[in-house]
Amino acid sequence: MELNKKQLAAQGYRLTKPRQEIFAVLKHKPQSVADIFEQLQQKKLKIDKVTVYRTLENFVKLNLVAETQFKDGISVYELADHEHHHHVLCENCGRIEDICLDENLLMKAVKKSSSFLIKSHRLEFFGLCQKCC
Amino acid sequence: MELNKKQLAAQGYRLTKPRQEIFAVLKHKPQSVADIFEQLQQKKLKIDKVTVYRTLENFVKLNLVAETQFKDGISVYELADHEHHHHVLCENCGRIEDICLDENLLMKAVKKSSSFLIKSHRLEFFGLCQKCC
DNA sequence: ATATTATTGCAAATCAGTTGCAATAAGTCA
DNA sequence: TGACTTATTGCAACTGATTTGCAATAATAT
Repeated sequence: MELNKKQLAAQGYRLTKPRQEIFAVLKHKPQSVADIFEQLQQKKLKIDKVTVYRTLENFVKLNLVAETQFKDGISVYELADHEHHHHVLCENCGRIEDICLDENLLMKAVKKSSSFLIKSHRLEFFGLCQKCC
Repeated sequence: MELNKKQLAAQGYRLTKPRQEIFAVLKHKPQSVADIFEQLQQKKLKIDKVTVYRTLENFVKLNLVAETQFKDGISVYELADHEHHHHVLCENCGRIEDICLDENLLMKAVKKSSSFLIKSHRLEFFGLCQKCC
């Protein structure tokens, strides 16, 4: 997936250097703001952390990026080019694995037993990756 | 469930006024630190917010209280007198409903499709409660 | 090229949560 | 009970993540 001018312009956004760079960094893997910022610095790019926050906020609004919160309350961002899926987080090294599940049965069960109108859910797994086992 | 001296003493903890009050507040419903602190103030109790944090940390260690993180990264605490269960959070008013699910199938599926050693998981639902529908 | 306005970077503010430390109070034992 | 030991509390100051205000900058439209 590429970040292109039309796509942004359609919603009144502009295609800028920081946006392109942040998008590029996200291509590698899901990352936190701190991770992204660090990568930008390693690339010798002088992009402010505030810009990273604002850019991610916009990307999420545009459905270009998905935000996930893990245990410690820190958000991890990833390109929204996959289907709906979940994550397994390594409690030791922080590695993240994507995981796809059929949740139909689960969702049916929930809708049956809850009095709420369910609109979304979050499901994350925690454990140890192969290297850290 | 009551907070009692023996239970605490067994682990080297003491039964104090703040602990009793915080425990009492938690009896009503699951709440965040801010909620709990506000309730204590309404009761005209001069208990510091730091004490709330520390007390909850201890209660969690003692398995008296369970901590859950919702979307915004703010923890909600509730008495751990239930079995393992999940929550449905009203996106409008913040009301929380408990929900029990059979996750065996789900867990089996995950263990099969992931290379990680799964140790725990988090599953929360979001939607609208009856009043807010 | 110029005008318009979204975007950026900086500094300062905010907000949740943590830490150090001296004062206080709970439990213990004579 | 009263003195002793040590957990606990409250305050103040600190941290780390995120947000906000604003002037300078840069992307698009004319």
